[in-house]
Amino acid sequence: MVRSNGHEKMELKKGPWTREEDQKLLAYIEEHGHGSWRALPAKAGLQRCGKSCRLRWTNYLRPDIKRGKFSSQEEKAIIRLHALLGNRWSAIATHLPKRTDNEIKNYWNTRLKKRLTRMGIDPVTHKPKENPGGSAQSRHAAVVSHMAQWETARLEAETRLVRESKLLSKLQLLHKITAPPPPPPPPCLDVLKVWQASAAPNGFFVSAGCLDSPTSTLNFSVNSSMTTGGVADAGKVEGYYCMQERGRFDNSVQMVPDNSCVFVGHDHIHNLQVSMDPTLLTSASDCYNNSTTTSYAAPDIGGDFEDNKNYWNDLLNLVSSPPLESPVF
DNA sequence: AAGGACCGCAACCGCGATCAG
DNA sequence: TCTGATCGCGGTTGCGGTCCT
Repeated sequence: MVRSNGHEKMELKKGPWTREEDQKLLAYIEEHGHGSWRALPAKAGLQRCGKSCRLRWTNYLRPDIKRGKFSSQEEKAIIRLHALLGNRWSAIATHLPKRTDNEIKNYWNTRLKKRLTRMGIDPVTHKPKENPGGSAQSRHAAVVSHMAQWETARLEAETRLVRESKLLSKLQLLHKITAPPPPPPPPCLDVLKVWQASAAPNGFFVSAGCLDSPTSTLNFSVNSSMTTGGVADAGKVEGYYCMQERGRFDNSVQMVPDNSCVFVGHDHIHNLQVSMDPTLLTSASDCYNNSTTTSYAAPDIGGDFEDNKNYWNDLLNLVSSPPLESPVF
């Protein structure tokens, strides 16, 4: 393994990229792909380190990047996703097509964070600063936390699947196996869509507009059929139905308490393991047992949920309003 | 008009995770 | 299994432009 010596480092250019450098990088990647970033600069005739080239490509030169002003839809999405995911910019970026994590991070740090602060909302916790705690807030925090758990699990699962599929491809190449067609991608629970569903006036799922995630593929077709019926079918993803129906957990679900105290069910349709944070369930009186399964009634968070909805509507209205039209600015 | 403060954005840095020999 | 290389992510910095005094 060869390390760069000090002399090589001194010759590497830093700072803003010139048009000529951009053209060299673009031309090389269009013809050869980026391959190894470390090897790319020499091959492309650039006096840059591979890391700098990668950054320039991913944050600026990539053809599928949308530049310019963020729409109010995008702003709302960023705020909601930040409430769910925190500073996980790459995860947030997967829900905003054609926007880079760096761009979203800059936009948050330079604008949205300041706006929330001026509105008296803590940009870290997304709660009003004047009135911390309280039942509505704590329940809201529990729901947000739970949804963040889902999103984390989903992202991890996606990463795992990508890794496994890569591994499988390699094995197939090695052994020259003719593989059966890959199974369809597992349904993913798009937390943004669920969140938007939770804010719908009737408590049911609504369209998320143009904010389809490139990586989250669940499944409006599935969800839209649920909404028309209004009552979720037994054996599906009760945790999400719970949120879709304003906390009305109509169906019993088999839940197996495991060591982490998260109850687990199974989505038979999508072959998904479903976990449920027990803190979102109501008291033991809402639960009943039979000989083989443990079933839980729906936690009724209706009133608090209204508070949450109003909070978010107010917040988002303020955020999307032009500064001059809003008394808070 | 000048210069200091502020803002927005591109780019860099450091670290952890993963890969590969 | 170990270790260095590579990659990706989040935090931070630096610079150019704009605003304010």
